[in-house]
Amino acid sequence: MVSIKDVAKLAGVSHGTVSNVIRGIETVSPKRVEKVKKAIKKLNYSPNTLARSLKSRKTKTIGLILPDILNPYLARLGKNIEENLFLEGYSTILCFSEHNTQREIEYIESLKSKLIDGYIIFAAISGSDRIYSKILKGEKVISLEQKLGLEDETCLKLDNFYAMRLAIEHLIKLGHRRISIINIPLVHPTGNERFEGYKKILKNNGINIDENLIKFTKARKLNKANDEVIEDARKQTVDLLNSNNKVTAVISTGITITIGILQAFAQKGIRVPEDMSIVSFDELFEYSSILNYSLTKIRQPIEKVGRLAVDFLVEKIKGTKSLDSVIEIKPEFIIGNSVKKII
Amino acid sequence: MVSIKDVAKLAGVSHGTVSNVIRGIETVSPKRVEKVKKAIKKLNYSPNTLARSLKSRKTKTIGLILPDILNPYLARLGKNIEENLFLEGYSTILCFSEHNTQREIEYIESLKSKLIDGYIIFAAISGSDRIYSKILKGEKVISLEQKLGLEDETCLKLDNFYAMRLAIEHLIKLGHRRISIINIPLVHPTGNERFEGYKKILKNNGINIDENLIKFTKARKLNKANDEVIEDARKQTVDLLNSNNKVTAVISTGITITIGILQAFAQKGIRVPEDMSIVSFDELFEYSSILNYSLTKIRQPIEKVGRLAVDFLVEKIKGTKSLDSVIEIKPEFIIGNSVKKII
DNA sequence: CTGAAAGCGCTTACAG
DNA sequence: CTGAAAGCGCTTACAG
Repeated sequence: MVSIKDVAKLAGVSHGTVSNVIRGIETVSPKRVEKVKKAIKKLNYSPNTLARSLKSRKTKTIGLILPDILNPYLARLGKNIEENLFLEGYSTILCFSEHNTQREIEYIESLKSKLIDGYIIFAAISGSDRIYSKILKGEKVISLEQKLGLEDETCLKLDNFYAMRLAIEHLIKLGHRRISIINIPLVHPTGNERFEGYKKILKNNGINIDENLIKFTKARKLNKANDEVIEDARKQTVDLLNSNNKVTAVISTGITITIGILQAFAQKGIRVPEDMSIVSFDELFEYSSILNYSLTKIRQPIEKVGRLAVDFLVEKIKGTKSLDSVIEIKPEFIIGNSVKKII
Repeated sequence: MVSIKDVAKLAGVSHGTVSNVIRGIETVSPKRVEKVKKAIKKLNYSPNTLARSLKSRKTKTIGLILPDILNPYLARLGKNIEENLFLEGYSTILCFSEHNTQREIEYIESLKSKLIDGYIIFAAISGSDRIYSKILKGEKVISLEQKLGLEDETCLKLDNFYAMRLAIEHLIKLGHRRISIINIPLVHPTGNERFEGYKKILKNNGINIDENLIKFTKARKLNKANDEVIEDARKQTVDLLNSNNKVTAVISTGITITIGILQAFAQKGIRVPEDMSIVSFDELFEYSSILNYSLTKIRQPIEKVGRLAVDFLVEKIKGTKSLDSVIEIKPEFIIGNSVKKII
C-alpha cells in the first residue's frame, strides 16, 4: 500500500507538506502543490482513512440503527437517510436490530469502538430504557419516532395526534361513527400516542368509546417477524368482523397491520369500500397498485424526515447549532377511495 | 477517552501486557491477567478499533453494495447478509448504488480508503465494465448475480436456465403453448440468460418463437426508479393484451415487472388465472396476501445465498480455501394457482 | 512557506 | 513471562 511517505519521496517534499496539500491548506507554494499532485496521481495514492481518523477524531461514518428493513416505510426511510449521508460525505454503517433491544446494545457498543461520528437510531421497542443514556453518553444522536431519554438528543417523530385527527375527522365527515382501531401495542410509545389520540378525538366529536371496536396486535417478542404481526392483525380483524358491533370503518396504525386487515377482509369476503371502510397509517408504495382501489392513508413525509435527520446530525457533529429535543413532523393525508360515504 | 495506557497505569503493567491480555495471548501470568481485567472493567475501557486496525490491517468491516433496497428481494438479501456478517463479528457498510455504476465506483473508492476487509457486490448494470478489475485489484470480493470480471472472484448466481426450464415446462404441462415473456433488458446479464433460456427451452419443446410474445422493459437510465420499470412492464403488457396473439400465459422475469403486469391485468379487467396465467421470478412476500390467488413462482433461496456469500467471503479473508469462480444456485419452484390448466 | 517532530492508540517482534 | 521500543499512516502545532 502506498503511503504519504512514498508520495513525499517522489515529490521531493516532506510528508507534512503532502498532508497539507491533501487537506487543502493554503500555505503551500503553487510549485510544490503541483509536484505533490503529480506524485499522488502517478502513485494512485489515496489517504488511509484509518490513520487520518485516529489523529483527527473524525471518521466520517455514521451508524444507522433500524428495527428492520422489510417494512417498506423503514426501507424507504433507511434508503433516504443513507442517500443524504452519502451526499454529505458520510458512510453509513447500517444495523438491523430486529426489534431486539439487546442486539441494539451490541451494535452500539461495536459502533462506539469504531469511533463513528454520530448515530441515527430508530429504537427497537421502548426508548424509556435508561440503558441508552448510559451507553450513548456524550455521543451525537438523532432519534427517530421515539425518544431515548438522552441528555442531548434530537428526536424526530410524527405528530401522531394530528395524524389521528385527520383520519377520524375524515371518517366522521363521511358519516362514520362506528370506527374501529387495530393498534400497535401500548408499550410502544407510538402505539400509545395513536391510541390516546383515537380516544380523545372521538370524545371531542361526541362519540363514545366502544371497547369492542378496539383491538391490539401483540407486543413483539424477540425477533418476532413481520409475518406474526400480520397474522395478529388478521386474527383481530376476523374477531372484529365476527362480532355484532355495526362497525363501518377501521383505522390501521401501521402498514404491516394493514396487510393483516386486508387478509381478513379477503378471507371474509369483505369488499373495500362497499362493505367496510379503511384508513391506514403508512402506505403500500409500489404494491398499492395490486389493489383495485386506492387506500386512504396518512403519509409520513419520508424525504423530509430523512433530510432533517441528516441535517440535524451534521449540525450536531459540527456543533454549530443547538436544537430542540423533539420535533414533530406533520403527515400528509391522502384521500383515496377506501372510505365509503354513508350519509 | 480512556486508552490502553490508562489501563496499564492502573494495573501497574506495561501497555504491551494489557494488549496481550486483551488479545488473549497465553503468555501473561494469571495474576496480571486478573489485575488488567479489573482495571479494564473499572475504567470501562474498550479498545480503539481504529488504532487496532491501523496496525493489524484488519477492520472487521465489510462493504455491501446493492442496487437498491426497495425491491423486496434485495431487501431480504441485504438483511440476510448483514445478519450473517454480524454473527461472524463483522460490521456492514451498506451502500445503495441506485443502479448507477458511477455511484458504485465512488462507493468502492470510499470503502477502499477505509481499508475494509472485503466486499459483497450486487453490481449495478453490467459487470462487464473493465473498471471493476482495476479498482478492486487485490480486494476480497464476492459478487452476486453477475460477474465483475476480477482475477480472483467468487460469483453466486441463480441457475437461470434451470429456473426458466421449471417455469416453461410447468406451463407446457398444463397445456400452454402461447407463452409470453416480459423480460429484463438484455444489457443486463441476468436478462440475457433468462431470455436465452426462454428461447432454447421453447425450441426444445417444439414451440416456435413468436416475436409478438416477447416484450422488454427499457434499460434503466441513471437513477431510474422502480416505478418506471413497473410502468414499462404495465405498458408492454397492455400492448401484449391489445394485439391479437392468443397468448395464454406470461412469464415475468422479476418482481418489479410482475407488479406492472398485474397493474395491466387490473386495468384490462383480466382475471388470474381464469383469463390469463402467470409465472413470476421472485415473489411478493408479505404483500402476496393482498392478491386473491397465490402466485406460481421461482423462489430464490435467499437464506442460502446470504449464508454462502458470507461464508465464502470469510474464507477468502482468512485465505483458507480457494473457491470456484461461479457458483450457480438452484431455485425452488413454488406452485400456486396463477396458472390455469387448459387441456 | 517548509520540515522535523510529537503524537493518535494500538500491535508485535525482541531482548532480557 | 515482561517491558521497552519500533511502527502502522496520518495530523498538527511549532521553530526557523
